Amino acid sequence: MSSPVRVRFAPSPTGFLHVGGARTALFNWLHARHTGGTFVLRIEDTDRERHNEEAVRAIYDGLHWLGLDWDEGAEKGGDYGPYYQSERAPVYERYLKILQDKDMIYEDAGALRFRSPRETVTVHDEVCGSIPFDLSNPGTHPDMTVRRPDGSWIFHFVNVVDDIEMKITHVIRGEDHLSNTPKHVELYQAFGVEPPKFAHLPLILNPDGSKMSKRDTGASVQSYIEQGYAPEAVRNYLCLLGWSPKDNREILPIEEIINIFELKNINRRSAGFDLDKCFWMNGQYLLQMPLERFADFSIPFIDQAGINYGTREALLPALALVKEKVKHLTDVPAWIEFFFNDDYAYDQASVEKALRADGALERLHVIGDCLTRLELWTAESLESAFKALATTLGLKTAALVHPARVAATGRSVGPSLYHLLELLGRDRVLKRLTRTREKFTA
RNA sequence: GGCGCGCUCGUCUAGAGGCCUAGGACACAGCCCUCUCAAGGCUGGUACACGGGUUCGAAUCCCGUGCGCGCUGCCA
Repeated sequence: MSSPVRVRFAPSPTGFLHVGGARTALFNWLHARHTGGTFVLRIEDTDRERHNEEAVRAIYDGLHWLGLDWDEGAEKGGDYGPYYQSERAPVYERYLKILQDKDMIYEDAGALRFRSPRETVTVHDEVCGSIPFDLSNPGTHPDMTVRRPDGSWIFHFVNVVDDIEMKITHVIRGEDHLSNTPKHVELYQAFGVEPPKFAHLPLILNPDGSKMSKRDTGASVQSYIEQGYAPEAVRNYLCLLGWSPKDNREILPIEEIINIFELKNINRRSAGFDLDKCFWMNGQYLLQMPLERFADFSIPFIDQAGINYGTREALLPALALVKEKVKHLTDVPAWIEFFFNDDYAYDQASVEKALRADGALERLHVIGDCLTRLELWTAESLESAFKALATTLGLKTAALVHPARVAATGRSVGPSLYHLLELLGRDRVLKRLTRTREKFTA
């Protein structure tokens, strides 16, 4: 019988949430949810950086957006707080005392160092296997500093102390910590505590193989929020970076991933971040998303673009027509604008192509006559009308559809013409045909 | 430099000795569908880093080389 799983995400507040950090948080969360364990959020705001509310906020916001809820920790509370390292000085003092009493700490130029036992330490990693590290040579493995002369604490020390105090059972973190882990194990042993299980995650790289840093495109979770990604799409994509269900499935509901997620199935090789694929996945999610949810996501972007659509009820039909076109939520306003603005702009290239062609404007006139007499104003009847008219005139349907589309929307691309005309309504369509003809006849 | 980890199509990956003339997905190209753009369907391309072993047989095991990354800090 092993004790209940307790995992943690322990970011330091740098002002934004990095996708690498988000992936680390995600894998911790998945392991917690898969095992029914507890996911803890601890803020590692040590050293001179004072507790910065804004920087911490960026972490909360990113995690909330991705749906990675934590059970315990910063902003939430719990039995093992405080969850900000800046508030845990007494704990660190207490643990320092333990080592001092064992004569394992000495002073060096004002700083405090941990005296390494100088043994071979084997790290047992759920992902990488068992790796022995020979720490016997002080030249290559100097005694680690645990506290600076100014009294501030070093990461390795506080990290281990907190994990002990918070009863963390699995340390799941980036592979950049693998080489630090034997040092951490020495500390656990010095405290007489059984080390937790470790799982080191492969790093996330740029497409060119370089390390992903702040400035790189797509590095910040915030950028996905701003560009109109669906959180579940980004989360799904992140799951596939270093983990796979191994059965060729890629788009999986998160419940299913929680179900089959195993630390053992995590890869060891670092993964290049493929923005194209993330983009594609977002389109897939938007395509399959229920209309109401799509509307919830879209409305902020529509509002931001200043489109006056009236009521949500009026907006929904337009969104329904356009949903399958959208790859980024930021594109929604451009797709639907013509529905709500009679003074829509004409795309120059589209005008040249569809309206400047021989006879195009005359055809607009004929179409107008035809639509005036149309009995039923539905997509189906519109379609038959266009096709019948084309046959009568000895034209391809496209020769009527293209000018009509540009006249009614100002653009040459968009959703199904017949459905769009239906939604616009006869009066507005006829006015638009006339307006367009007059505008370009001069 | 030392130590550690890794190396399958451009990218993410499947593959745990024979099922692999290496499968899927993204991207790319072509075709089909079609009122446009997408979506969808079909088709295509020069992927097991290299060299030695072990074995009847290796992408899969072992050793070396190379390359990449990480750690080596009074950064986290």
